[in-house]
Amino acid sequence: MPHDFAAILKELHLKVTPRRLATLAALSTATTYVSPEEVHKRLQGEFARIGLPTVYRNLEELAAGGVITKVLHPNRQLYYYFCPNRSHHHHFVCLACRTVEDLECCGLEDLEKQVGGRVISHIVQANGLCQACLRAGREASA
Amino acid sequence: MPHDFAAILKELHLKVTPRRLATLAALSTATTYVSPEEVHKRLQGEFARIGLPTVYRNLEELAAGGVITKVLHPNRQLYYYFCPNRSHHHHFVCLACRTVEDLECCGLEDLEKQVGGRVISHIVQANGLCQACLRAGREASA
DNA sequence: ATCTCAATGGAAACCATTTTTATTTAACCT
DNA sequence: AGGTTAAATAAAAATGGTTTCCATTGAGAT
Repeated sequence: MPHDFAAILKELHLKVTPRRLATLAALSTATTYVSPEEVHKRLQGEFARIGLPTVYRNLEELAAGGVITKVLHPNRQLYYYFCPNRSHHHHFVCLACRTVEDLECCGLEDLEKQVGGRVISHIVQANGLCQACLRAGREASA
Repeated sequence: MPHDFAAILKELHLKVTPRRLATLAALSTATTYVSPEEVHKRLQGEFARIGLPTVYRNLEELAAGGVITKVLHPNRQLYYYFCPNRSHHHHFVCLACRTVEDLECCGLEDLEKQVGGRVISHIVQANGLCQACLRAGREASA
């Protein structure tokens, strides 16, 4: 079934704009995690005018709403990934081909009980080379 | 027992320089995670000339060697922390007072077996407010 | 003491990301 | 449909943490 992006946006109390719909469409059809710059490039094929700050803002809002996931790359750039898996889990990301594999939720939630205070956010991510890239001898790239 | 910083540096095949020793001393006496900028400021009290790139380089090398830990702040800046706990574990960091609590190792290592490829690195970190800051009503700060 | 390569300072570059401000547009209410 | 309002956007510029470059200095081995 296709995703109802308009409904998703409404649920987040975000206005349903063509740019946001196109952003979601671009993310959801990508097979890898993508950079804001790349999203911007792709949207330039659809809109005569599309500003980079808009892309950054929308990606950030969508990530804050939990619709898309941030990928923290070792190169310190931020990437985004639309993960159809709606249950709580984390990711293994390939540093060569940028594909993403789901990792079933680890015990961090239990660990949070160790914490005396309040956990606001947590990051769990594994980086490496997927099997295909490993076999092909590809290298991690920036 | 005091840390033998010179020995640590030698083990990493890094030259034992006054700046590196002072960097380690600064990190190890800090009670919180600190920014490169802050390390630089502190070293300026010890050295007439100390360049910011040197601080960045040394912190990066020490982190690569596993002597200090990177803290990935939600504000996207990088901080460093000298953790005396030498066993594998992760951290809960307070976004208000910058203190760090150890989290006993979660199951990510097991999860890595799910991965078909090779895991090069992983991040596990919880962010929030420690109990003291929670009680004091302090807020997460940039 | 000398030699060699790593370490360093300073200035400049880099560049992803954010801010600013004026303009446009979606949403909501008649 | 038309009017209203606050959100969304574009464009340009600024921001600022981080890195690069290169000449100089210094640590460690012989």
